[in-house]
Amino acid sequence: MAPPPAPQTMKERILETADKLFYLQGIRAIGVDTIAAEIGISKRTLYNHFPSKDALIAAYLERRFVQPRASDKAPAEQILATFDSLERRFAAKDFRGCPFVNAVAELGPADRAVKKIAIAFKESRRVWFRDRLNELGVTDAEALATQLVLLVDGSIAQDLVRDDPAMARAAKEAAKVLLRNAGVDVGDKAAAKPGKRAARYP
Amino acid sequence: MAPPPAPQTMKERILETADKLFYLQGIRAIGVDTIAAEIGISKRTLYNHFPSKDALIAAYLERRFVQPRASDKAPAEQILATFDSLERRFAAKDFRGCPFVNAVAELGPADRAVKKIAIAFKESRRVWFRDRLNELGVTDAEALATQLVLLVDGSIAQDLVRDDPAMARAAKEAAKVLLRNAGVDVGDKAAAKPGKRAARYP
DNA sequence: TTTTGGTTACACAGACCTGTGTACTTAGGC
DNA sequence: GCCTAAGTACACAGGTCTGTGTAACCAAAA
Repeated sequence: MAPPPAPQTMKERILETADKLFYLQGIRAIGVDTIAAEIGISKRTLYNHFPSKDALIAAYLERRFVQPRASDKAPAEQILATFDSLERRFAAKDFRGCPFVNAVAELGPADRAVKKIAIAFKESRRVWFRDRLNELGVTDAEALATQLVLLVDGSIAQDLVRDDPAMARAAKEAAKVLLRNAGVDVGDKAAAKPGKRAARYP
Repeated sequence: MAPPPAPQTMKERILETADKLFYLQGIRAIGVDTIAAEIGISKRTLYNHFPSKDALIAAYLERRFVQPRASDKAPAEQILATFDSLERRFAAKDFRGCPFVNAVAELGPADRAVKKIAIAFKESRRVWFRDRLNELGVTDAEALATQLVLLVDGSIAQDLVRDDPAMARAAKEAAKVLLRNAGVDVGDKAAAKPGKRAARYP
């Protein structure tokens, strides 16, 4: 089960470790010494691969900016599956919110480079929702896509402070209502109003 | 129009300045020297009022934890007004997200004290929504209240990175749909589906 | 007037941080 | 064997940060 020795490049080893430490403990909280020590390399080697900590931060965020892979499931399913995946990530103990939002919060509004990539990331997520909604023939896909990313980011923020994966389920239920309201069939009609009422969120 | 000289206590002056700097530039980004210099007092004085920076941070967050004042408007109106108020705050140039979420993001998961007050704050907001929903006779007020705070925090996070007050309006529209779905009358029935489609969120 | 409490000016210890300089070692390709 | 590229060890400059120690100051209360 353990993957083969992994012929990783040094740059990748650095990035991998920086990612883990930056994400889990915060960008400002981690010094380059700590990263180098964690890998067991000298600080000099790190600076031979990245000219500055800022460059390392930028590379860290760019590495986090992965496009969600294509899927052959129905668009509505894909959209809802987003929230299931979110719930799984919340449940993992190494989840610490959105790295882009955290970076903006930590580094402040002055850091234009960080803000730029954060905006790009958020917009890419919104566009992903919008494209699926267009496939479904939703009238105002732009507006609904925005509302869905609000639910995603809202549940991430809430989970960050509360450590409660149920936030993802709450977001999913809300998303269902919004989708149904836009004429999308999301099955499971009953759960909306009376009868078997949805699980409680404490 | 300018308020009278304001017989502020020294402690309050420190807190006020700490609030401004911590919130706008980040807790880690601001040193106690900076705060003292901004007021024009010596660092010694600051440490005579707060035993440590941690204590100052805690006091800063506690000061931010204000209960929303009571209102005699109808509950549904109060709920929706939340999002209007949010939009106004987004439009102000000194808005920098939720101080509690930011603090948790900045200080990391290790800081139990900060996390505790952040959780209390988030819960107080959720309870506020829930109480209004109960007044409206909504069936599952708990779940719906959670969904509404997701919209609030989602729009805050999105505005933090995008600087786009329209996020508050998007949240408000989503909130209307959720409320209507729970049987609450929020007027303005048309905006939901076809006809005059809602404003676009870029 | 004397005392007292808050304040100031200022130095400083001890950490930690980013980034650099330098000389040494090690491994592979020629 | 020799050269090159990459990494290592380690010191250090220059900065920032939190927190303390100390002596002087000033105003108001006693």
